[in-house]
Amino acid sequence: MSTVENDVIANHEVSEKDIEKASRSIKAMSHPLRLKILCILGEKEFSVQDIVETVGTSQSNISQHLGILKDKGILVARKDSNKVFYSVSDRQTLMLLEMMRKVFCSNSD
Amino acid sequence: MSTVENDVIANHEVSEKDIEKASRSIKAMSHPLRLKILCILGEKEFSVQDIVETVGTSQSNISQHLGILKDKGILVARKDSNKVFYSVSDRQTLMLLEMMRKVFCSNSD
DNA sequence: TATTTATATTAGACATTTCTAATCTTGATT
DNA sequence: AATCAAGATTAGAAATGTCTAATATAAATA
Repeated sequence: MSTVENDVIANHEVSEKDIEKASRSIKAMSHPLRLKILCILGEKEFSVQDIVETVGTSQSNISQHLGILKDKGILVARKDSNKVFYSVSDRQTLMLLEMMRKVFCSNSD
Repeated sequence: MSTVENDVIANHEVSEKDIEKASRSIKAMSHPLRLKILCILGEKEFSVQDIVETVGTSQSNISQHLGILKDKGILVARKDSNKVFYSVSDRQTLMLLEMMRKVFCSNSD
């Protein structure tokens, strides 16, 4: 027994839930500083300090942006005594970032 | 003769200009209604009417969202007498949308 | 030419986002 | 214990985005 609502949609339509989730994640990625952070991280992990120095804004500001990216599941944090290291959460997100680079970067080889 | 500023950056760093452009485009895509529009369009073109009926909000609202997507180069418009048909501007953008679907849609086959 | 149909534009109220400055928390050092 | 260093949190002002309602434009039709 099944309803239309509960079924996995067979064709290429996208559920309202997926739209909402995707738009939250994509919005999180769309801020210039946050995009810059994601570009810097790539496959490596960096401490907040490293990111502050590379991106160039206040520690508070970076911390807030990192919080947004972490909250949306785009980044994960690993604490090591005093420091916190951030990295891209999973391979799929990394692939999406790579694709963005291909589409938007003029000098992408 | 060349300066560091003018050279194409050889490594994987991303220019400030590309960051700004990308973030504008990605932000444009990140609104739920606009993402929905992009999902509906896929590879086909649709009139404003079609989109209004499928998405389900006011004509004025859809028109404004379409304007934003067009302004950022994500959609192109083709006028045919009374009607205006919108479609995704290029193959690269289409590929990016496909990748977003892979990453964010639970039931993407 | 008056009306209808399809789309775009505008103004303004309301909501959200972003940044700065100040403060808090926690673990390491002295 | 006091201080320092690395990050997080908070409050609030300023900027930006979003929606609604009304109006404008332009092509088709009666």
